[in-house]
Amino acid sequence: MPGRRAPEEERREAILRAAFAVAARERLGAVTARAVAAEAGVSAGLVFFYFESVDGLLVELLDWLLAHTIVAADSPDRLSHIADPGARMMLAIRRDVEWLPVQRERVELFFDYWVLGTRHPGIRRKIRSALTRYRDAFQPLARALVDSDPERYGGMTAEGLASVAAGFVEGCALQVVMDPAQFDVERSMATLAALVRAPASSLA
Amino acid sequence: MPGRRAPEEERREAILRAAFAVAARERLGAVTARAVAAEAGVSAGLVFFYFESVDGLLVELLDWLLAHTIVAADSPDRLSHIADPGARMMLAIRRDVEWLPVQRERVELFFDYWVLGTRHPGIRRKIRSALTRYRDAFQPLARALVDSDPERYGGMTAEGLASVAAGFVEGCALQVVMDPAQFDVERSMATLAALVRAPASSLA
DNA sequence: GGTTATATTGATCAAGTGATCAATAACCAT
DNA sequence: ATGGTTATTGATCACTTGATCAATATAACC
Repeated sequence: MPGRRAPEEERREAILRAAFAVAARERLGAVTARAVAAEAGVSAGLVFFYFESVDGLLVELLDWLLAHTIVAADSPDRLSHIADPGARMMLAIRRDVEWLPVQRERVELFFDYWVLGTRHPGIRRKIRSALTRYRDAFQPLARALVDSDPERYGGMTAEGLASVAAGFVEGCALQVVMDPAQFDVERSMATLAALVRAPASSLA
Repeated sequence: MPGRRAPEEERREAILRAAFAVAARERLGAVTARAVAAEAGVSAGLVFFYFESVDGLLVELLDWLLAHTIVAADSPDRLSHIADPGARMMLAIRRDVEWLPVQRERVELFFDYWVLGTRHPGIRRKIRSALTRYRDAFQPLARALVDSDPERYGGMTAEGLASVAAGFVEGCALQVVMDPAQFDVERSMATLAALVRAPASSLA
């Protein structure tokens, strides 16, 4: 019994939301045209009417995911009230790490997309640039820290520090995905703090 | 034209090698019964004769991968000529990090398995224990370091330090996989060295 | 050389996939 | 109303996948 019901672009959004619902519940592999259609309460054909292909749907879902999830050391204003550059950096990292367990589903999806990127150059490109953006978001903080006492942080570049900071958060993301029950924000942060507390001479 | 040619277990290994070849070239998603069979130059049915299912093949491939790849602070004898515990630790880390770009294909595969493990309990278990083993491999070095000057490393446990070391290497692994072109061993190591050189107060 | 055991094949099945498309119902303008 | 436009359907095709299995070629044994 065909017929139109919501002629506007509500349908696009509805289908996209359905795709996310399916993905969040059963992961990317379960996002098939039929599954999304069923979730949205429409026929399978309609998915191809609004999105040229399933690939197209997945790409748009990734865009949505990147826009609404990986916030990355956002709103630096929220950190400006902290004077010490080192503490600022730590807090920025902590904030992102705290998000991970909350957004576990989305983090999982993100890794799914990375795997999917193997066969889909467009997706690979999007993910890489998202990660690059994430890493670069730490650079101002890193530079402030390095500049605050060049003698002390000799040999460390802002790029390198930002890279390690991003790597730390990403490592936590992996743990969250793999073993959510055992992941502990406080322990991870304490471990990070312990790393930077080790004296120089002994590890040079 | 059926018939036996290599009645021993050569065939098992040949098929496993073929599976690895396919996986290394086109990643885990491309490891289908037919693709592996074609790579090995046998029929598809034979894959199921030696391995009950594709899942079984994948699990054995993971075993092979773990046994032949993640060497993890191996051969401590190679480090014994270095007296200072801190330098030993750093060299162990450096050695593993240097391996990452070289073995990029395998590291990628490992992360593919990681993602797959999210849905596959058996694989998840194997990966977890492999990572635990990896972390524990750093413990002797960490303990030696802590014991060398208890006053200095007050509050830091060998477990915590080993965890930090493993986490750092894993973070580098992630970068290698996600954005190989931008990863730089020297920069990462320099940053690590500088980090442990930073005084506690500034990053607490 | 005949017999038996087994490794190997290739055809085949069922399930699931992305994608296409004619048919059709709902809406809008006239 | 009436016709035209468009969103929507569901059947359908081609293809890939994991898996099964009877048939069979080869080797080993006596």
